[in-house]
Parts: sequence; C-alpha cells; structure tokens
Amino acid sequence: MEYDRVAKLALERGFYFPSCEVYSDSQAGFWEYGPNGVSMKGKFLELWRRELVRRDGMMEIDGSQIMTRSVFEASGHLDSFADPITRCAACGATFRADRMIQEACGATIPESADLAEFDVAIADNGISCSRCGGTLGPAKKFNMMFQVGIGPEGEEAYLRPETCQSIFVDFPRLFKTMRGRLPVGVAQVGKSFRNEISPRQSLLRLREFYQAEIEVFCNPQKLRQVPKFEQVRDTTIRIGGDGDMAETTCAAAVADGALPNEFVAYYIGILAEFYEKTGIDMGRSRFRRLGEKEKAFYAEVAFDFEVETATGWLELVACNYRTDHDLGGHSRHSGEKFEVMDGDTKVLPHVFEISMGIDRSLYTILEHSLNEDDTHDRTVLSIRPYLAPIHVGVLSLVKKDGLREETDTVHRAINRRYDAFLDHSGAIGRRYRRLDEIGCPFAVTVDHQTLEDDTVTLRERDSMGQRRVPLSELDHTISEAIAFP
RNA sequence: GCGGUCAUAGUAUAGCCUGGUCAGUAUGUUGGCCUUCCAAGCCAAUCACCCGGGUUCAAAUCCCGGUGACCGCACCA
Repeated sequence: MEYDRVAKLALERGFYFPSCEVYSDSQAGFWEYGPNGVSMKGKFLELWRRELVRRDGMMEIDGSQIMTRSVFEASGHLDSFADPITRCAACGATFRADRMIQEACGATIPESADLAEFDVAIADNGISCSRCGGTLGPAKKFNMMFQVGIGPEGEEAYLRPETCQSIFVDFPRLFKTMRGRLPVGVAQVGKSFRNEISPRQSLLRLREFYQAEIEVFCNPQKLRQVPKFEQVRDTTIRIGGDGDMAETTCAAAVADGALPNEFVAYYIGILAEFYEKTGIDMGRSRFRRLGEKEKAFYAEVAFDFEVETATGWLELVACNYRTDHDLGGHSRHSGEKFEVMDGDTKVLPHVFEISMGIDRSLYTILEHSLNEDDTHDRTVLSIRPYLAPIHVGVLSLVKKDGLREETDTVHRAINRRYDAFLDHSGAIGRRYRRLDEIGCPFAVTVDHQTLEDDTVTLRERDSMGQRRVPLSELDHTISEAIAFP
C-alpha cells in the first residue's frame, strides 16, 4: 500500500496526526497518537514483552527522559553526536565543515576536532562556498541533542537521544538488587529526542520518538557458549544487503560467518520470530550488516533490521555490539564500579543492543496490512487480531424493538475484557466497513432472533463470513480469536 | 538547511489569473424517517479560506515574511 494512503487512514481514523496542528508555528517532526494508534501501540508492546522480554527473562525499567550532562560526556554523545557545520555568509547554505575541507583540499580533520582547526583549514586553503562562492562563517557544532536548563540556575542537562543510557547508568544497582547473572537483558520502552535537521514522512523520522530498547550484558569470553541458541537454530532469517541478500537459518548464518557468533545469532533469531508475529511481510525484510562508515560511533558490529516499504528499505531496528564502550565510559566518568562477577571471574560486561523504532514499526505494520478490496468496495486493515485497536464491534441490526437495549447489554457484558466498540447508527454495511478500516477483526450483531434464542451474528473481517454464536459462548469465542500467539 | 511544487470543512476539491453575492460541490459526521446483515434512499443539522504584515473603499484572490506538507539535494543510530 502506498505511503499516502496509510497517512490518510492514520489522519482520518485516529491512528496518528501532527502535533499542535491548530497552531501554524508548530514545528515539524512531532506527531500524536490518537485512540486507535495508542491501542495498537499498546498491543504491539505487549507482543514485544511476550516475545523478547519475558521469553528471555529480561528486566524492564522506565528511566528519566532528562539526564544530566555527565551522562553524555561519558557516552560520547556531547562530542560525537554533533556535526561541525559552517554556514555561507552570502547565500546561507549550511555545510558539514569536515566534508567540505576533505572535498576541497583532501585534508582529513576528524569531526570531533577543535572548531578552531576547521576555521584554520578553511582560511589556509581559501575554501569558499561551493554553491555561490561566498565567504564561509566560523565553524560551529550542531549537536542533535536538545539541551534543557534545570532549576532557576538552568543547570545543564539533555533530553536523552536514546533510551539506553538509563539502562547503562542503572546497571550496577540493577545487577546487585535484582540478582543479576550474565548474560542478562535489560529492556526499556520510552521516548527519545533528536534535533533532526529535516524530519520527514510523519512517523518515519521524528524529533520525539518511541524506542523499545534491549541491552544484553554479557561476558565477551562466552559469546559462543549459548545453550539457548538451540531455540533459534532453524529460525529463518534473511541476511545481506542489495545484491547479496540470502535466506538462511540462524545456525547456517553462524556457520558461514554472516553472523559473528551464537550469542548475536540468538537475539537476531528471537527478534525475527517477534517480527513474524507482527504481521509484517518477512519476505520483504533483511538483516543488513553495516559498513564502517555507516555504523554509530559506539558500535563494533552493527546489523540493521530493515523492511521494504513504499518509501524504500526502512530501518526498524538497530542491532549494535557496543562492547564495553558505555559501561567503560560511565565507569571512568562516575568513578563507580561497573564490573560484575561471572562465576568466579570479574568482568566488565559487553553489551549487545536491540534498539527498536516503535513508530516506524507501527507504520510498517499498517502499510503491510492495509488492502483495498475492490470486489466489495471497501478498505480493510488486515492486521493480526491481537494487534487490532478494536477487538470487536457490537452492533444493533436496527435500533427499535428493544434491539438497542439488548445490544447495550451485550456490550456491557464484554467491554471490560476487550476493546469493544458500540455502534447503533446507520446502515449495517456502513458500520462493518468502518470497522474493517481500523482493522477490527470481528463484529457481533444483535437482531430479532437474539431476543428469541440468545444467539448473535459473528462477522469476520477478512472473509466477511458470518456465523451464529450463542451469547453464552461469545466471551470464549472472542478470547480464543484475539489471543496472542 | 537549500531548491522546486503546494496550503479552502474530517477527507477530496471549485473559486484565485481578471479583488466586490451568504465561499460552491462531493463525501464524511450528527439527529430523524425508512430499513431484518454488507458504503441504498429521503429530511435536517454541522464544519473551512495555514499564520502575520502590506496594498486597497474592499483580499480566499495581489505583494512580502513566517510555518507546515510533498519531491529532490544535503543530513540521518
């Protein structure tokens, strides 16, 4: 399905829409989830918890979004999550200073160098604006983190650019108090903030966005001793980039070196099994190993989980082997001890992270699930029942003859257990189609026969098929049909 | 951030060039009538000129600035 069609559905049916839209000065890159979006997001996260957090026995935390300056000195974000830029005084075009110098005279200045070095290089080599030839202004750092001032003195802090820093700084306490043993996963769902230069395409590139991150702490000496790898030995994954993509299994990928070890392969395997259950078309997915230049500054080995969408290949998850970059950095900066005992040896754990973009994942589920059914002149969101924002519609065939009251009773009987939507108004076919469009898998219709024999019609979304179900079996029938796999 | 295109009800659009009716239409939504299972019909109601400034007796319409959206470039874990 095309991007525009998904965007329109989101806007019209309360999945997501622009933030602050009544004000014309609202900035790009901020979006809200409406009722159906929130409901779907909640179910998506429940699936994530089931398939990753609970399955692997991880801990889940919920950390602060605002963190003090020291955290980002230690993590490297203050230096490395910023680009040196220079702006043309004449035409206003902005360039990356390091790239500009590299192109103009071949000199390589690391992007984390002192700003003065860029100014000197630009002056010495007589570099001018490549667009208009104008004079370039002094180099500045553009850091993608949002700075905030705390308290009356405005003490320096930042909105976190990734959720995982909370996990790293909390690690010593978590490991001690929660009886941690390596390897151990710590998970977190929450918002992160990045001051993107040009956010685009609604949920796909946001300045404020949701991540579901998992940091697995491990003993780097034991990456090949992973008993639970057996669970995913035969799990199908697609691995590679443009041109060399191949479908394989986790075991084969480790054997031929496409994946570095059983430890990484296990987590890639359970991640693939999770995404299979979201209904995303795994035939259009791949794990792509990133090259040196593409990787984040903290990653030693990185795989992106990407899915083909109407906008091209879209990165949904970044899997990074971060080594001891973070625990080492926080240990040095804070003076705290981050080493833990693994058996009788003391180790500074390494970290493998599974950093999931929730917003992008939800978009992809919508795009891959949305269909136009021309035969029946309807739009159907064929989302998995356990992810549907509304589980069941409860409809009266007509309002009169006591059917309205009977329908209300049926609704009241189930609306605590399910996301049920009550609707009395308009033609029955119109109501079915409205439910189809938000992916509601079932509709229960109360008619005159209901008053006689306590049965209702159960109508199924994808097939449009109908069958009669006794009211006494309704709860059981729905709960089976919408259960998580 | 740069360049191009664009901005009118929830959605899709007419009107703008050539300034002057109550800003039109479709669809949606809400209520009613009718209706015993797939967007039927009828009646009624409801909702809009992106923001700021300028020109003018008068601005949806012309001019300037801002913001946003889409596309391309650059950027992007």
